[in-house]
Amino acid sequence: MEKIQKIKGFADLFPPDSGVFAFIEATARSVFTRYGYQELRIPILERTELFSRSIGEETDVVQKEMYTFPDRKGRSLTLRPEATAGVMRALIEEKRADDGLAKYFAYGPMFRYERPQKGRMRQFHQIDVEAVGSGEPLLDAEILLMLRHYLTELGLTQLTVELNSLGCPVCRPVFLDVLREFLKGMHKEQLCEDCMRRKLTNPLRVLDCKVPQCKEFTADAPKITDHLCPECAEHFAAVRRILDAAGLEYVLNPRLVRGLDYYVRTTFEIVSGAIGAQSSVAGGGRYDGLVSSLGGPDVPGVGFACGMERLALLIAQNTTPAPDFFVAVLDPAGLDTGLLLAQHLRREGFAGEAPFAAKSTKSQMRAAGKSGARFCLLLGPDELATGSVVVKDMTTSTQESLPRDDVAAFLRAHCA
RNA sequence: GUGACUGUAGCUCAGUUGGUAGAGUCCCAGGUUGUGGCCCUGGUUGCCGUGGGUUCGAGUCCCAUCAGUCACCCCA
Repeated sequence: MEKIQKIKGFADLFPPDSGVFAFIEATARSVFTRYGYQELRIPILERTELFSRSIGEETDVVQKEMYTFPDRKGRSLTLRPEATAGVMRALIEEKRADDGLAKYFAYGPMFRYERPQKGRMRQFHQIDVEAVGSGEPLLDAEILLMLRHYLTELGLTQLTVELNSLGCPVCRPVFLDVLREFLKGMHKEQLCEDCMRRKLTNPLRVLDCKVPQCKEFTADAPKITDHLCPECAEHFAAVRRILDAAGLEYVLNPRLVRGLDYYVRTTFEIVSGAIGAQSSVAGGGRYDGLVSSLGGPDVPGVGFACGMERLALLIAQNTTPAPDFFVAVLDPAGLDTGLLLAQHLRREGFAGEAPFAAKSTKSQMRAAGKSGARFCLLLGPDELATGSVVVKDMTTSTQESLPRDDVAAFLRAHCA
């Protein structure tokens, strides 16, 4: 029969990688709940319009990266390419968007039809954090501090925080005019094909272009942070003041532009130099107009997303914990007894295995050694006859014979 | 969507100027050992990604195709 293989850009996750993901999730829950965030679980499939309206019609994500298809009744559905839109939809739909300060985190798979490479899959996983209901710079600062706290708890310290402010509906259009004016005279010899289009549709993105030539010709382009309105300037200054006081180091990057249109004011990105070209492990910012643009109340919000695959690239492979025992059955007639002994010990809280086939003594002892188990429990003919078991300490090579009923107590006394 | 590189045992890879496949590891059995991680002996495992072509003969050359990797792009 012909083998069926997985879809390009989708992955099977075996140990120890699956353990790394479990660690990433467990740490997120542990840290975020300390800041008052609660878990929210939302659908993977949404109506396409949710994403085109929130992320932005002109973005690459919407234009060429979404898994969009009609359902059986012809409605256009899309596998979520990011989590924020769905969370906002849920908050609005369940009338929790203006319910004081709503703080939630969510994690799970996202889907983007891109060419796979290191740190970029078509199905990838994000941890998403959203706080809706406050426009105060204190919230921007707290969420960034929490993100740093989380990454530190994951053991990741060699990361750079990039920070910028994108202004608001008052000052950004003014800046965009200034920027358009600056870009107006640029020709095809100066900007790449994409940027020639962007300078009309989405001029901010020109600043973020990676093409060397574009960088060169936009080197002295106006900076948004020089054109913020007084309110935005004060907001940004306040955020920075708190971060400085908290000892959070960051670099200002006036060219940092998020790929999603809904961001305003504070935006940030966490970058690693150790995971290849897809260097951003987390990114986010403030999105004060988003909720109302999706038909909800006019409430401000801040959020970020972490790429779990990218975090996993940075986390040392955690070894699965060694089992407590390993049963070696030296007489084929003892296989049943071995299984029952293992089962008894598992109920008592210990981890370990018993064999399903009577292999040679040598290979069983070898397997016991390789499993890393602290104790090897030997069942030979004598032990089967007397209801006992030989307990061998694999670290000291000492052993003693015990009644099988006493093994649990013995392990409890010797295992930490 | 564009480009470069790769595709040989379960895993990591070698395979020289084209002559119908090899090592290590893993697994199994045995030896040594105080019933285990070291060491020694023996053994199993391959549509050489797939489909064409050149040739007396192709893992080795050519074309196509599929898959993977990295980069562009984009983003977490």
